[in-house]
Amino acid sequence: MSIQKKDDVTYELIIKTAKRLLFKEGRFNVTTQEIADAAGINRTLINYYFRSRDALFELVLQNAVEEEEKRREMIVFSNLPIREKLETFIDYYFEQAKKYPYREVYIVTQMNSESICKLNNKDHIKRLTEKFFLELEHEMEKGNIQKMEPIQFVLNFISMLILPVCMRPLLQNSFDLADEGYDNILANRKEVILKSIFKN
Amino acid sequence: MSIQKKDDVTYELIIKTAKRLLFKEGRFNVTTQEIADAAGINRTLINYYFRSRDALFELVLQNAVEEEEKRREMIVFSNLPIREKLETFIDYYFEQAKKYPYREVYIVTQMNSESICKLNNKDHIKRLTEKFFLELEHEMEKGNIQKMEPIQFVLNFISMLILPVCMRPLLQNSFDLADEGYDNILANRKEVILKSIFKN
DNA sequence: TTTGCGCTTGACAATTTTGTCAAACATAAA
DNA sequence: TTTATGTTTGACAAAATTGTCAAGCGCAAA
Repeated sequence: MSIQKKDDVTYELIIKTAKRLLFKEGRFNVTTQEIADAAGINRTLINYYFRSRDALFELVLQNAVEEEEKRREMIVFSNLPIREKLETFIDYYFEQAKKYPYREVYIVTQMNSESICKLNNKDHIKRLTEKFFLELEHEMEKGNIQKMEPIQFVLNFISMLILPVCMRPLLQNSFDLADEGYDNILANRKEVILKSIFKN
Repeated sequence: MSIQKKDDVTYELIIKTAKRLLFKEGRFNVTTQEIADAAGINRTLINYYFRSRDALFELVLQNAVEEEEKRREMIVFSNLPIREKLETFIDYYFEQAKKYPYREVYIVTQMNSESICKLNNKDHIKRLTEKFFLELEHEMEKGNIQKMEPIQFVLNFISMLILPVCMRPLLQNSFDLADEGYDNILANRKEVILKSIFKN
């Protein structure tokens, strides 16, 4: 968008509000009117700044995907040893998850949209994963991690990290836990995950 | 609904189609027209059999929640040893996930709806989880499972089982995998999970 | 102050989605 | 063949959501 020149506070406010309703409150079929009300602005401004509802949502989605990629790269390119890499990744995830717990879920629900598949630079991904997988295999050789296909290890790790957050309503309800109780459980996840993954 | 008397094939077809679009294809904001088209019926029939869109969706949602509860109870009430219990649960999950991979995700996105919170018989849940948690602690004492809070063990287990399925689009895209490749990975999940959870 | 430019607003139109209803249809019983 | 009951349909109405537009507003520069 090249419309805004001096005052883009409204522009940012709309995006921020849309993200909040989508990624934090999980209201995936929120209307433009609801976004406008939550932002305390006139609904027409959404069309003024973003042309259409779809354009706004597309922007927010792309932004979310880029954040995911950024996180993914971070874990590989840092020169920390494996354990510290994973710890950093966990901290980073929980930090973002506190703000936007449903970001990944929303991305999944929008994955059919073709516009989302263009991003992944395949060569880049290949290099990323291969580098990280080698590090994992090396760590398995050393006996610090149980031997398995690296991709399976990553799936285990990502799963244990993300699912208790993104399915919190279902899980909290299933075990009949109060907010505080579930918060405490989440606060212990980092340690639990690390202990589950590393043998020593 | 007490409307249908002789012919409830249409009634069931509508539910089946709605479930397919919601839980299998993940189109969470599908319209009644789209459901009708997919089912090859007139849209008005949805109102005829279910009164309103909301009523249909509510029915499908309740049904999904009940299936979840059924699965949860199954794992506790069977008199199998822990390992076999978990194995049975894994098999059962994958069997249903092949049909409806997004069922849990949809439930999560609808958790704000008050109607969903009425179901959980709290005493029942308490008894279920306490019984199962005791079994887990016993298994930890025997050294077959790493010691941790039982709830954390369950979270680990559920996470490793569900997330690779319900976030398949995101993960498959992230690692740039073809359908067949990801299918193979999923096929190995059972063994991977069991090896990750049990020490021997 | 006046002018210009971007921002904001309310009213309106267009579109999409949902709900209603009377009539047509199918089929089995009388 | 009628009759009755339940099913299906298309047309219409209602509601909700989105998009457009001209006019008004705020504020800085001339």
